[in-house]
Amino acid sequence: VATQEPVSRRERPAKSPLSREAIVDAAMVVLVAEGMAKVYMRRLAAELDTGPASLYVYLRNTADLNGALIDRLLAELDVAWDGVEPWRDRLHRLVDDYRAVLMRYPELAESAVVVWPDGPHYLDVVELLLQLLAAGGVADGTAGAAVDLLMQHATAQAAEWSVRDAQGVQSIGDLATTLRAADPGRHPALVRLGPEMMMSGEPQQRSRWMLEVLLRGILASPTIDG
Amino acid sequence: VATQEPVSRRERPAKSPLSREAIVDAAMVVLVAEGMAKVYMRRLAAELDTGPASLYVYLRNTADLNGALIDRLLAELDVAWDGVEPWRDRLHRLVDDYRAVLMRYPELAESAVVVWPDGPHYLDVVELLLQLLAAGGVADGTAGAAVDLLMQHATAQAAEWSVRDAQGVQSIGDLATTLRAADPGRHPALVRLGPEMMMSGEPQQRSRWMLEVLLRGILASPTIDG
DNA sequence: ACCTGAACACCGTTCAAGT
DNA sequence: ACCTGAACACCGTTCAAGT
Repeated sequence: VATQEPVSRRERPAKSPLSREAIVDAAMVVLVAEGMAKVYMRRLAAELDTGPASLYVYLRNTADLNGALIDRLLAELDVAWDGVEPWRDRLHRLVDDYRAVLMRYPELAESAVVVWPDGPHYLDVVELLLQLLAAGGVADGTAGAAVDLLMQHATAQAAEWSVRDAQGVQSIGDLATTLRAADPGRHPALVRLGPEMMMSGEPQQRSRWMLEVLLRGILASPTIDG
Repeated sequence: VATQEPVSRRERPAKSPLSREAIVDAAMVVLVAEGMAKVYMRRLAAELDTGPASLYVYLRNTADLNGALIDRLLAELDVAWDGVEPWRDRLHRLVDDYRAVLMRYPELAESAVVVWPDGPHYLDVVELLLQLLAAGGVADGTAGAAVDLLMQHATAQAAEWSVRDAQGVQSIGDLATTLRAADPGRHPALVRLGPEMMMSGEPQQRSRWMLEVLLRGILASPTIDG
């Protein structure tokens, strides 16, 4: 942080050349400092000391930017496997890590639900997933759909977290209220189980259970074409 | 359609009183006729011959509107069960129906990924799901998480469809290209399986397989607290 | 008390014009 | 050839003022 530059120069640094990398860098800084709500074209342009039109030389559109941002985020994941750690444990850890990263920015996770991110770090995750599933005995013809299912699940879980402290969207508390107010005539099973049952377990426990459900199902199900 | 009103009166019908129902009705008409992209506050206000501020008397915000719209859409689902049809078949049909409805408006499905819709028709779906799972022998303590998992899966699948013909977002074709261009050194499993394997099976077959994976996993997994 | 015009505070994207 | 100012075509939401 300490430099010999005069303050006036540090406050408005010399304009660096534009590039896809530079834009995503700037987006990343804004994301970390102010959250996803502040990451938008006009803001990034201002940050980079240019007009919004300039960004479109390097980005197709906002979805393109989001995709690049997701991949940048996934770069911090550990995608190594020593082959000693049991495949099932490693898979749990990978999915947990992936979900944890996206949960930091649930609005970003939302865009990952819709598109198949195709950045190199996303492919790293898919690659390791394929290796782990193969180690678990999952057939080649099934592995693709299994990866789809696992990633979709993890991504959707992360996206769901944007409800938290997102103002205006109904909160978890409202859900309990809804369940408690349910009509026993129309929704008997719902009323019988009640809010406690419907939302039972710690979130972590619940997540672990869900992933285990997916894994058992994948291992137990016949080949997709069978 | 045939009325005795003069044309000039039919073209700009008498202003009916505003209400939550009336707003959602108007939104539904626009949704069906022009798609989700045209369903926004200012447009609905214009449609109802008033200013946008008036809508906020009956709607908290856009998320609230989307939630109401989803529930309106789910109203057309068949949520009856004769008790004769095997629970597993009925469950497949319910989830397929739910997904099919949301797939007609994937942008709407996107908002359902983030919020827990709490409308009566959504609760109908959850209710039937609970009954079917109970019939399948799923323990009470597990049923809540199982419903979560099933609905999240179906919703996310529907949301994913917004990639289709959404301009600017990378298409399925690009994904195949990405896979084909993958580096065999960094992503050997990905390259070995190739685009054919990664995207094998007809979409319907794939969806059926995924749901079956979920079901088998749910039935085979121990209680969530166990 | 209920409703709303008008304003506030923004957006993404394009294209003609500049260097 | 590459870049961008300025404009186009919109948004959601609020609040003070009206009836």
